[in-house]
Amino acid sequence: MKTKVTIKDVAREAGCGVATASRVLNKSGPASAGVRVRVETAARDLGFSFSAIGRALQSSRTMTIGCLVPSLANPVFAEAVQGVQQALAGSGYHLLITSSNYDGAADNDAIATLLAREVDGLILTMVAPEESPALNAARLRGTPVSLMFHDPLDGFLTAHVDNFAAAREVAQRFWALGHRRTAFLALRFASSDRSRNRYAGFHAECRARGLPDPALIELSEAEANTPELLARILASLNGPTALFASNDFLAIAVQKAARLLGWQVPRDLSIVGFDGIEIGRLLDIPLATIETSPEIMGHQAARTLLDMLRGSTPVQPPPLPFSFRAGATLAAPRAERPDDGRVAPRPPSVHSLKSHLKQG
Amino acid sequence: MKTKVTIKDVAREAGCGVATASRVLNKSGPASAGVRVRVETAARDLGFSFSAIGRALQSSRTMTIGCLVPSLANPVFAEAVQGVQQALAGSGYHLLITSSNYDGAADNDAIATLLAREVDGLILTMVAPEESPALNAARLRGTPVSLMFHDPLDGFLTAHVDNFAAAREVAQRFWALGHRRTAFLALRFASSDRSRNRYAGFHAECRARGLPDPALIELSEAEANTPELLARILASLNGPTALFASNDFLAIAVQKAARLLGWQVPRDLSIVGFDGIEIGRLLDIPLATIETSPEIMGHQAARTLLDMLRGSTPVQPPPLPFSFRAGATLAAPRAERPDDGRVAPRPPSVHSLKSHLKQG
DNA sequence: ATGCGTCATGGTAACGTTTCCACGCATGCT
DNA sequence: AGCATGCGTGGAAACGTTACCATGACGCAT
Repeated sequence: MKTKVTIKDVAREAGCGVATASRVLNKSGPASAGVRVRVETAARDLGFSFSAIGRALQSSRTMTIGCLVPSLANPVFAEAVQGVQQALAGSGYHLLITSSNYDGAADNDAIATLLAREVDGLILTMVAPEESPALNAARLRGTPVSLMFHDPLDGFLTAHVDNFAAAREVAQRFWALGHRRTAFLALRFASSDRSRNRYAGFHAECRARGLPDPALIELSEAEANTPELLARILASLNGPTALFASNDFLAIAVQKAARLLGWQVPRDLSIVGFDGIEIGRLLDIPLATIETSPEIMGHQAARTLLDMLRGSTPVQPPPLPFSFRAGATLAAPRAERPDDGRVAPRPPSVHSLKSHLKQG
Repeated sequence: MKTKVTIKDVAREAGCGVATASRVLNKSGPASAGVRVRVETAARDLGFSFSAIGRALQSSRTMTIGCLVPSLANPVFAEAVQGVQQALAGSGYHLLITSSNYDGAADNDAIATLLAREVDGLILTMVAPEESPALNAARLRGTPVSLMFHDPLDGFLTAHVDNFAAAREVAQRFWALGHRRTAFLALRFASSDRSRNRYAGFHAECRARGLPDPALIELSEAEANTPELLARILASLNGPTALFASNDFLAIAVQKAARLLGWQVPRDLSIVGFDGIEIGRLLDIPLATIETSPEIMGHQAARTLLDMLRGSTPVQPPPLPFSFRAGATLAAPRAERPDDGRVAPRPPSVHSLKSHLKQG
């Protein structure tokens, strides 16, 4: 079958007009029994299948949904996309996926490209949703948009968890256990409204409880993936007893770094993560974390979009639930001491750190 | 901008024919300076952008590549897709992604759908590449196909690591350390040629070294995610001293299970994984594993496909390198004992196991 | 028997783009 | 001056599909 077979070929083979063939194959109109079987056998014999392009051109619907996430290498987004796929399965819509690599300019371009492809809808997680011309173009064009992970924003619907409230809960739990000096650890703080909202909630609750402001640590990826660098940063802090990591990977990395410093988790440092990735459960010291379900988030975003595509005008759904997952990385601090009288554990010299690494 | 603006609108606004407008906007033919600026300003003013559909219909090229993976929730595949995206960036091609959820029928359907969308090429990781009618349809149609993860197969090019050889290396290392009783742990053994090839290599090397055949354990997902179930299975084995897990997640899960049984890793059981996921490095007991790069694999598959699309006929590239990553989960067995004289550790009763879980 | 409604059917326009071809005009050559 | 050449330009076909409309045939009621 060198050349592609069109509905015209089927019609010729069946000895009828293309309109009739189209009606038969789409079951969209009347047809006598005779011609029906002729068309159907012809289609089968020739191996005919519809051209989505021809269809799209005529109906101006592509049955394609554009999806933009910062990165698929981050399992949180990969799972969300998986949830989207699942919600879309059987709906006839397919997914055109792009990632921005956390680059604000790239995600604007990506949306423009998706619009040029005439996607019927968009599911987006962006770096800077507030200031994207292409996003506005989508609105003007009337293309339905559904957001994921973002907190609610002007005219858009979003599937999200309440990052602020979740972070407050962490601070509250730190406080209840007696922690006073805390830290917040983030990756790409600048390019993630999620991280910023988590910090805001954490900070607000610390204030509300009368705790000193948490130390804010922002890492590059290189630092996050190099435990000895991270250890050095950790050692330079003002001796926090509890650390809230903006995601579980960071929480795991910081544990490794603490171990390099000879600190025991949770005795010398309590750690709580965010996201609730599966592997956290399986660790030697199961990770305390805020458990969310990216998959359900993707699912909800997709269902909202499908509603719009069906013509209804859904309302902003409430935030998805999160839950605090207890874990062995969180405990009361070793002892209560006044802030200024505390003897900080002596940060190991670079030399001793290195020798520690060598044997590890 | 309620209605979409076409090249016809631009032409009318610029006072020229559509052919001229097309030539100007594509820089594909001659045009006088005057008309050129008129067309360009008109396009800008009207906010014109090409319709990918109209283009596709006329040129019979969609500039879209179809990609099928078993699941995006598995970071190995997510990273591979990331690699594909990276290789495609700037090429003008976009990615239409589908996942099969490890269902052989679903992946056949998925390919059929991608072909109906007239993708220009396919990048595939399938459950059963040997027996997919749709894959054959792609071949007949002349759509270029590039595989990922699969070992070389009849007429197709694939980006892969030599699973067989990698698994042999693991067996060899077990043997060199003095392990005699081994086990192989797999998820979805039936639906993954990768797992099967790894087992085959592991088995072959065991034979070659005169070791008894490894115990083969195949898990459901539920079992893999429930450490106590996994622990029970582990306890029922004939006391292996070394276990090769078909991927790193399993390797981490089995560690948890071993811990539930009171076994120490690596003293009572050595564990080696496969894939080399980043988190393995950060664990309390860093995971020994076969390190591969799914991202590079995706990158290579995409580059091979781009070569085909450019008209050249690339040859099968050699397998991508893997490397053994040393880790603290692998050591010599506690003591050498004749196979039959060994006192197996008593599997804990269900009751004691439960109580152990309660406090964890 | 005639008219009318119903049903099966096929022709054709339209969707947005590119490419082929033909036309007109200016220029340069013999 | 006549002719070839080249360039700028626009008309129209083609890609595959569906929707609209017209046509023809048939059955039924008057």
